[in-house]
Amino acid sequence: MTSELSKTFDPAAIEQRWYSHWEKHGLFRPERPDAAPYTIVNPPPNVTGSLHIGHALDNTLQDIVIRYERLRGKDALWVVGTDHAGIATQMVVERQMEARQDKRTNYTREEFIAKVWEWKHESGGTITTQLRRLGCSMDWSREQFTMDPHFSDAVMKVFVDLHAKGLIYRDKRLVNWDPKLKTAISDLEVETQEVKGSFWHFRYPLADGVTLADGRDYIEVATTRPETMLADMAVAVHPTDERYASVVGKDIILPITGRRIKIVTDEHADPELGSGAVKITPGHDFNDFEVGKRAGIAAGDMLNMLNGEANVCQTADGLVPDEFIGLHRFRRDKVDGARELVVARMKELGFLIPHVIKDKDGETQEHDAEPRTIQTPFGDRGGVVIEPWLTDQWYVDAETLAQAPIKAVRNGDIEIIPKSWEKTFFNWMENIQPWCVSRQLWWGHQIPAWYDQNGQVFVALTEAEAQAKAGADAVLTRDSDVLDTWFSSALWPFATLGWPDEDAPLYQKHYPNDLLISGFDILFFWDARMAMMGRHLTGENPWKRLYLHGLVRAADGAKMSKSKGNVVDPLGLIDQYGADALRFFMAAMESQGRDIKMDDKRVEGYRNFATKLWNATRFCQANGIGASTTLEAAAATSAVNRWIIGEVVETLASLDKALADLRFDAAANTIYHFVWDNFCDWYIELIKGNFDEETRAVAGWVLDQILVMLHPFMPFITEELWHAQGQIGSDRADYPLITAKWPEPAAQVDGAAKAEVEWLIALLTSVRSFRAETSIPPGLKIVMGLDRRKLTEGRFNELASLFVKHGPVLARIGKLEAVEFFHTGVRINLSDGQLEDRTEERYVLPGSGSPFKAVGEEYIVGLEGLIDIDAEKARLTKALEASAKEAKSLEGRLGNANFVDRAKPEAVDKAKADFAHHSAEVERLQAALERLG
RNA sequence: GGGCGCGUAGCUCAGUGGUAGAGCACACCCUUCACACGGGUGGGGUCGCAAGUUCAAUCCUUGCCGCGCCCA
Repeated sequence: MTSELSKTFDPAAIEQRWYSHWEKHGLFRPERPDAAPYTIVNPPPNVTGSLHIGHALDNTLQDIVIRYERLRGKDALWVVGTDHAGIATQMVVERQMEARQDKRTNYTREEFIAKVWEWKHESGGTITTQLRRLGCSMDWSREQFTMDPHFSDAVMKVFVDLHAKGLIYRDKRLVNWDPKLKTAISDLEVETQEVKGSFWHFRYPLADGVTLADGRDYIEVATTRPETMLADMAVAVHPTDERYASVVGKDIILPITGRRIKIVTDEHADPELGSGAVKITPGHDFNDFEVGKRAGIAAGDMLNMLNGEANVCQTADGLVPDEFIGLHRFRRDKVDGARELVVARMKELGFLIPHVIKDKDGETQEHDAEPRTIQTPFGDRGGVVIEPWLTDQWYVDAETLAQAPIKAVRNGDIEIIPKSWEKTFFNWMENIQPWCVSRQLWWGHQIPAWYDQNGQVFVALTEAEAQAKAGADAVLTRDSDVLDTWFSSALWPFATLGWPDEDAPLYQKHYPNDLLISGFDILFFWDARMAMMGRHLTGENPWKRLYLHGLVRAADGAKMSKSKGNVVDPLGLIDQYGADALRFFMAAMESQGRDIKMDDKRVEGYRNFATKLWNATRFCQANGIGASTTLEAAAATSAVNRWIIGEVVETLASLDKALADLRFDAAANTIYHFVWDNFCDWYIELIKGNFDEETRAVAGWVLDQILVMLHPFMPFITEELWHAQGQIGSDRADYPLITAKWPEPAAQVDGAAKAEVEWLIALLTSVRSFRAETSIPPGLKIVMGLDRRKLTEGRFNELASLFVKHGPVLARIGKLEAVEFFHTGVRINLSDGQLEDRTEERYVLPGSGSPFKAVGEEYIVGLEGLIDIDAEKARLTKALEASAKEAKSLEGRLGNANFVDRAKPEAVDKAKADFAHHSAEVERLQAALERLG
């Protein structure tokens, strides 16, 4: 027997149970040594993270793919783990310390790291339990962490090897410095925001009595960051700017510091902007850094006026007045900083050029500065203004590493889906900057570099090796910095599989990966770096396909963010509608290249879909329909059974196609419509009352195919139903759905059966439509007829046999009593399918019968007094108008010689046929209207 | 400024060079023995605007308008 299902579907009751079962029995990666591999690595979530809606999307898509491939018999491996997430994790622990009036620097580095590990073991990895609630079938038995010993070893080896090849080097450059977190951050972690600020205009006096052509003894410069003038090293003008030609190479005496600086020419100065002269602070501005280098200033000689907290410090030339030292770069916490003091001093010294405006009364007003919206860089974690800061950091030669991935995408070795992202990928990769990989943190992979007393660096896997390189006398100190988190996660596709041991069985079998699925937001952060590292270190592209999905947005289309308070918690949705419903929503909404707007109603709709399937299964069980025992379709003779088998074949084909193309929406919709429309609304309705052995076998088989095909999308309910169905005969206790076999119907679409059932469906739809539109009472049985004289002999015989064969179904669903062939004596009593031939009676059309069209034939329902004549007339008029309009348009087209001569012959034939059809309809409907009076 | 994408039914979205589709919402009918988280039947769109290519444009091209994202 099948096991009885509860009357209502309760997702929560089954999800936990099945997930534990799968995990406990190792079903996420069953032993399949001889099977072809299929491999996906999960973008490792931050160990500090918790499941947000974007993870829900990302992991649902991956799980669909991996479950699909597992069902198809592959050795499907979905690698999972967490990322140590340098800054994020260190911040979490530091914040906890702050709450206890404690701080990191109260501890040694070792003590602090021990505390982070402690935190990681206790509360890190919340997200991994949350992924389980979503139903994700990762290989948890090989869960990894980017700071696991084997992974750390790989990271160290990569650093040492790349350094040996010159692909990692130390350099003094400007970095994006976060003065709050006191570390360099990636330019990708910098968010530019518009901030209201000011634009000050200063006079910079020319030295040595030099004047401009117009007699002025100063150059005007403007800045939004006046404090940086304490470290100005030049003023630049455009080489073609005639106004300044005479003073190029001359000096300026900077106010406040009294520094003597040169006037240089540089393309960077835009003659159209302001005065055309710009102050140059190479140590604190990315553009100025480049100008400074072009002007011959070495990075090591560039003046720095700020310390790591962005407070003013003395510059190398000692010219910053004492009153500035220690001030913050600008006003903070209601205390004025260097910016305000510079402006005040410049004003006192008479070097400030006021901003003059006229107010609405026409009065002139003077302000210190011009108000202006300024594009300001903020650190996306610390939230403070980023300071371009001159430091020594480790860099990866990204430009060199980028070449192979660029080529791979160009020639199709890596396929980016959707293709539209290729351009973005190329644009970034082709303009890639040196990748700064050092971070001034304690938590992470400490850089394997040691310095001797003279500052000479030795890179080696161990201190002993470094010592050996440096010589026994050297006193070595290890570089205190750690590596950028993305440096290590770039190794994820292979270091998780045993690399650098190239003989590691997992690496041998599962690298390269087949597919990577990620949000487009980490294309540069992670995907591109994996491609660079993977290609360089393993010689292979890390994956064949890269699928990029969009963001999940709030219902109003806004980006979800904690600060806006519009985040949707996926776990809440799972509680409310079930994981299956949420997953199906994600799949159904995932069309390539588009963001997903959150829509609770739609999630609810897919919960309803799950319930529908649940109830359909209950119905099957109530009628003795259990599990199938064969992979191939059950043998069938009846048209309805042969039809539904054909529908399975077609559904399977579209589903396979959609999944091959990673069209998750198309895949979800395909199975959705098959289940609801074909199986529930038609097949089950058609077989009601006729549960012979064949039908039970076919229905059981079809339901099984549904469960398998739907399983990647809705793993929980399908597994539950699979087992509920399966306890007849075959023992499914040892044969769970998760590792079942993908459908192999070994059957064809039967065209004749398909045509027959489609006739039946179309007829029933027409009858129901007619009944509803003419307000025939729902329970009332009606008789309908058609004119024998309009039928060929063949069609008459065909219809007669169809009506006999499907009589009971037509009677039950269409509430039809009989069908009559007028001008013969043939009457078919539908309820029992009996054909009476009472030729002597010669049935005729009733006087006021009302016609409707179904599958080519016109049927008349003679029900005087039962039909709402006005409503019926309206219905016919509407149909008439539609056909008349269409006929007219087609007539016009066919009357156009251009169309007839030049269009494809099929198109012309179709137009002719359509025209004939609509013209006939017009006549038919006109006649019908006349008949109604 | 450069790049990408979007604009189709009230909402969320598919789609196609040859009479426009889905889900939800809406209207009406149905307490029919799987399911009201249901069944049935409907209404609703000059497919952003304009020009061009074409026998034919919602679909291709160009421009414009509006929205979004990324890069500078």
